[in-house]
Amino acid sequence: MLNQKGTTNLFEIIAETNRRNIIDLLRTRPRSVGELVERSQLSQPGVSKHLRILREAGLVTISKDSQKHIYHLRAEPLVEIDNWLEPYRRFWSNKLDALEQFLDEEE
Amino acid sequence: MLNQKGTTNLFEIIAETNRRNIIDLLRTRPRSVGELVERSQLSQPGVSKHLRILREAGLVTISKDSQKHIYHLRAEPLVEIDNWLEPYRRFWSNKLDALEQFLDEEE
DNA sequence: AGGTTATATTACCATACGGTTATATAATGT
DNA sequence: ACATTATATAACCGTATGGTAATATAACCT
Repeated sequence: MLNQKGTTNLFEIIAETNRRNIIDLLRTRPRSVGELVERSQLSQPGVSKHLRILREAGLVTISKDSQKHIYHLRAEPLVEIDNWLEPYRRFWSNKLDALEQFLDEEE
Repeated sequence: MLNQKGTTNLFEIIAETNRRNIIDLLRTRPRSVGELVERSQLSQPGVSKHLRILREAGLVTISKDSQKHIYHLRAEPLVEIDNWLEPYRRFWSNKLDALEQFLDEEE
């Protein structure tokens, strides 16, 4: 999770299946920890552990409804993944016309 | 690397920094193992180990130039990452007009 | 206050991962 | 055939990861 410099790597964070599941669940709507536990294969501490990692990565935020902690998706950091992917899209995209391909290859 | 079903998870494969480096290096052009070793912080066996993983994931192919093994990028599998990312783009993209946003939210 | 509900943290464990050194394999050249 | 070059595999190791059970913390309710 942490590299030598002590910085988190977003790629590793989304590499974990259960974490992607949580992210996907929160895309529908904000949910309490309990809801996430119900919809996962994990124990409550297991879910809480992943939520902590997601929180520290800035991928979720918390609001509170009495005892319940409601987790909200904050997808913005994922733009980092999107940016990395950018130069690879032309390898599979068939939507690019010849001119666009040409311009891409000029860089 | 392998989940319960014995299938590889592409997200985990690209989570590793050295592997992303290799992929990025191969985007420029096909390269021999030796070239990749020069341009990485890894030993030759270290590079070969990652190349095996990339090969088994279908992200690289090999051609041979006498003793040299030339690795070529095959980016197509990355479309899986791109697809996962798809529904999250609207969270940071400011290119979407109001109608498009509305349609997205209808689903 | 005492009990219940909801979540977070701690302590622990088994396993997987990434790295290295040493060795095997294979093609080239003399 | 033998040495050299290039790469792959094997064996091994320390550490990080993800999971759980047990416990702590906190808010609610009567």
